[in-house]
Order: sequence, then C-alpha cells, then structure tokens
Amino acid sequence: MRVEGPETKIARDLLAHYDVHARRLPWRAPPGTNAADPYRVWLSEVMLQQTTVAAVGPYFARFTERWPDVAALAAADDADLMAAWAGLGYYARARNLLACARAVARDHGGRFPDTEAGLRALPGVGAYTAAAVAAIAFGRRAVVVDANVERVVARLFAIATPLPAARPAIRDAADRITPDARAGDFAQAMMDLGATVCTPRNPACGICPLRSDCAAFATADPAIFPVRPAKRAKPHRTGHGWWIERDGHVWLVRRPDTGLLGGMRGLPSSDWGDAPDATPPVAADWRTLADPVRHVFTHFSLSLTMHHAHVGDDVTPDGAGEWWPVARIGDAGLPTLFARAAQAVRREQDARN
DNA sequence: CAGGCGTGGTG
DNA sequence: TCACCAAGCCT
Repeated sequence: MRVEGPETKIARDLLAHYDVHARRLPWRAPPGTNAADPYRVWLSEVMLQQTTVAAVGPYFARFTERWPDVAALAAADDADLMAAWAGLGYYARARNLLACARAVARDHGGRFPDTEAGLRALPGVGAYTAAAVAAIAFGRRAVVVDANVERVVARLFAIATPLPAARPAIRDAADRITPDARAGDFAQAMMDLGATVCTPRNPACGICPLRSDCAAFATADPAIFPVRPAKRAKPHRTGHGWWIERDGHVWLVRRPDTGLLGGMRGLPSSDWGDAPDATPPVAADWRTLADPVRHVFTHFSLSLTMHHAHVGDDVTPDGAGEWWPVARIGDAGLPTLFARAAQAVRREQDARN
C-alpha cells in the first residue's frame, strides 16, 4: 500500500474543502457537472488578470450576453469591444482579446487549443492563463500559479526568499502539490483559498483546511510570506484636458493603439508631465474648472485641469476625432479618467444654469 | 528583465 | 487618507 506523502495530503484536504466551500461564480460549471465552456473560461481568465472578481462580474455578464461564443466575439467591431471594456482597465487586454478570438476563429476552426502550449501561443495568453484554461476547461494537469497561489505556497512552505527571486522555488513547490486528477478544481481551490482565507493581511488561519501542513502557520507571523520588495514612489504629473462642445455634441479623439489607455476614446488633452503645454486645440472662450480631476494610474498619479467651451457650427478641431452626442456620453466607452473629467465638466455646466 | 500598463476595494 | 494589492502580459 502506498503511503500518502504530505504533498498528496494537501491536495486531498484542499479539494475536500473546495467541494463544500467553492465560490459560485458565473464562469464556473455548476457543482456536480463537468461543462466548463472554454470560451467562458478564457474570457473570465483574461478579465480577471490583475482584476478583482467583483469588478469582473458585470463585464462578464455583458460580454457573454452580447457575444455568446468565440465566433461572435471574433466578428465584433473593434470600437464596440473597446467601449464595452471601458472602465475595466489594462486596455491591452481588450485588444489582445479580439486578436485572440480572431486567431481561434481563423487558425483553429473556432475551437480553442486544448493544450497548454497551444493556448500559450495565443495573443494575451501568458503562462498563467494558458495553465488555467488547460486545467479548468480541458482537465489537463497544469501548474497554475497566480498571485493567490504564490501567496498560499510561499506560506505552506515558509519560503523566505523575497519576490521575484522566489518564483522558481514557488513554482516547483506548486508543481509538487498539484494532483494529476482534478487539476482545474485544485487551481480554483487554491485561488479561492487565497482570496477568502489565506489573504494578504490578517489571514484566517483558524478556519484554514491546510493549517496542519502549513509551515508559516507554525511561525509567529504567517502573514510575512511572501516577502515583497519595497515599492518605488509614484511620480506626480499634471496635464490639461478640453471639453469642446458644439450643438449638443462634444469632440472626442481616439488615442494611439499603444501606450496608456491605448486604442480608447478620450477627451483631447495635453501631454502629461511636469509642465505640460496648455495651448487649447481651438480658439474659444475657455472656462477652467477650479479643481483638477485627480486620478491614479499604475505608475504615476495625475492632476488633469479641465477647460470647457462652446464653439460655433463652423469650427472643427485639427486632427482626427468625432462629435459625440453629449446626452449619450455614457455610451462612448471613455476610460475612467475621462469619464470623471466629463462628469466634472457637466456638473459645473449644470451649476451655472 | 524591469518597467509600462487601470481601476477599485480594503484596512 | 493612503498604501497596498488584485485569477498577468508584453517588450
């Protein structure tokens, strides 16, 4: 008779816990069924990259309602898809999502590759997402390592090497505890555990099904794992934005495909930096909002000073853009910064009337 | 390979 | 208020 090693016990205990406590999420097959749809798994995984379950929920519902399968998504209009993604952030994901759907439709007969390597070759699918889809949608044994798994594993084995140097050791340890069967459930169970029990701060070790096998639980402070490097301070930038209104319409531009907010609609704005040029795009009787719109991006914070004016029917700003109905500004698919800038301008206009 | 790349929840 | 951090990927 085979003696069960500690690695096997971890998977067994975790799966038993998962069978009772698994979160019910829209992209998961209902309990007792085995019907994970690769399209929905892939879509959810891309949306969940660096994004919380709560934020993804409504987007996932809207996307699957509007584009129920990969063929429908592949046929989507680029601007429609970018607008539907607005507010979710990391907009390169939306561009890659469309490129991936089209690659699946064109190069794979409309079916997702069912191997980790095949998935990994698709746009926007990295090591994590390829492993997750292979395991969850196709039942493959794959080592799925996201930030949750990283934290759980670093604690289970009390890995004290700081990130990112600890990644190879964490990956090896995750490989050792990943079972041959139910690798998809195991991955989701690890992520559920990280999200609800083995949290970054104040982990709930008292209710953790793995505490008897957890090296960090045996220490004074389990929460110190994984050890993270200190972060650099965010620089602050300033900029100017312009709300140009003409006969109930506002002038919107499309941002370049690469870089910050790439491919998204936006309000015309200056460069953002230490002392940006504040020359307006058109001559007009400009009014300036007293309070700049403040916004925090991943690697800098921004104060955007908003200017607004009405122009005559014969005026059109230089460069590419479109007059968008002010009453439908909510449908323009503005990323959050510009949505808030628009809101600030309209509030000011309302207050003056 | 270190840094660019959004946003919102949380303690 | 503010720092931290999230089901990462790409270059």
